[in-house]
Amino acid sequence: MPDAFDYRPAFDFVIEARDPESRARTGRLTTPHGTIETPNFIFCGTKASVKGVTPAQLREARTDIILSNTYHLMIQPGAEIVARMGGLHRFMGWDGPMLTDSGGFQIFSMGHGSVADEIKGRRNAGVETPRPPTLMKITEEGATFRSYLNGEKLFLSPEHSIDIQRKLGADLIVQLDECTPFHVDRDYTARSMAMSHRWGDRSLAEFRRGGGLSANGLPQALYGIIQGGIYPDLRRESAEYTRDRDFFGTAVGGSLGAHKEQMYEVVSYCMPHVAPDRPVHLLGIGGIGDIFAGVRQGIDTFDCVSPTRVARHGWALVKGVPGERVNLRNARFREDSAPIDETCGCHTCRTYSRAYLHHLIRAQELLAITLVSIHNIFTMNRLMRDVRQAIRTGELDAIERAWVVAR
RNA sequence: GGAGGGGUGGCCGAGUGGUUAAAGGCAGCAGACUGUAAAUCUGCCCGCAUUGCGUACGCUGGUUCGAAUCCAGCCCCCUCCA
Repeated sequence: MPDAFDYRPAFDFVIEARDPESRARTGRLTTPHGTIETPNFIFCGTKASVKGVTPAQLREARTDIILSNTYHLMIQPGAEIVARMGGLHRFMGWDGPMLTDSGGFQIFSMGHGSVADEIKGRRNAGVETPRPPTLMKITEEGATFRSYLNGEKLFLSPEHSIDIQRKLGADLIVQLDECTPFHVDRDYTARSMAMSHRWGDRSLAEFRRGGGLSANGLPQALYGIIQGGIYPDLRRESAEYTRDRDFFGTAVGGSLGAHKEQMYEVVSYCMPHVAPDRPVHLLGIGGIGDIFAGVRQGIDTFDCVSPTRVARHGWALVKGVPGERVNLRNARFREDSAPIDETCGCHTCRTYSRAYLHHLIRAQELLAITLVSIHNIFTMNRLMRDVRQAIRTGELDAIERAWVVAR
């Protein structure tokens, strides 16, 4: 065992308040590009862009931190180009904290179909956009797959993922893992988890080899990932694995189960065993109700494509509404002069009516995507502020009731 | 006035004797989406009702076991020539 890696002073995580009723906590996560308060939400800018909105609009919507993706950027435009253009922050014009995902999820989604299929237990429900799997094989060494862009054969190993993430230069980076679907058997899940752990060790070794620095010399911090499927003992073993290594943070990964209740359970298998003083990220989860459930379990950061994706599909996140959101495409908004949410305060709600947004969506105007995305982003950020405040004042229950109502 | 082409479900548009309540697209009505191969995808879309029934391919008749499809007359529309 090498000496413990010291992420400070560039990185730090300080817990500030705890909810006496749950594992919920507030904290401050410091990176070279700024400090964010936690719990917080990380918006997905997969291909170096949060679809439809500029960094200035992100900031105006009170965004603290965003994420980009190793897999997509290695294919286009390529990590070397991003590095030569000064790293992701400069390249895309975002100067705040940033995370890159490792590409592990894509290994999974390319091999097994969409996450939606997984979460809903649909597996190969033929009707669902049947895409030929582009994952060719997973070995101890890494994953071989075909580029979604031009079909060329590509290879991603833990070392390669770290190397790419050093070139991209995000503050927070993530080890490569294999994200196992929930329906595979226990034996496969256990062997996969063990391999992900070895991949974690290799990621750490590669990270250390690079001195914990990005290609342009800024410190980075590495997250390990908890796998183990739906099995309590495996989740515990995996959580303890991450706890016992020099990761800066812990990410809860994997396909988290067949339904929300199972997802919450799976998270609960992990949380008692994670390093208690490190930030914990829940990968890919971001429903409003899910945020409350996760926070109560001790999750510090979340990321999810949902707020921006559903915005592009015409849905606005709304506080205290059944189902958490409304479909602005619905005919009932045709002549509705009210804003999406009178209590919101975002640029979209201060300026535009539901009727106008409804029209933009129907007319397929690009502005619809931008304006609804701005609203959903602002709403998530507002939610996270409310959650942090509620933890500090012990009012999590009341705040949850204000945000989440029965369908 | 002459020659030719055409009238199909809200719109566009396939279909030229039965498997056609009638392809497909658009519009419309809803839904799904959770480490983004997603400005994507799915369902419904004549009426009524539990397999079903009733109406329906310009109109009116006719041929046929059976017609959106064949025949006759009529009414519209388009193109070209006068």
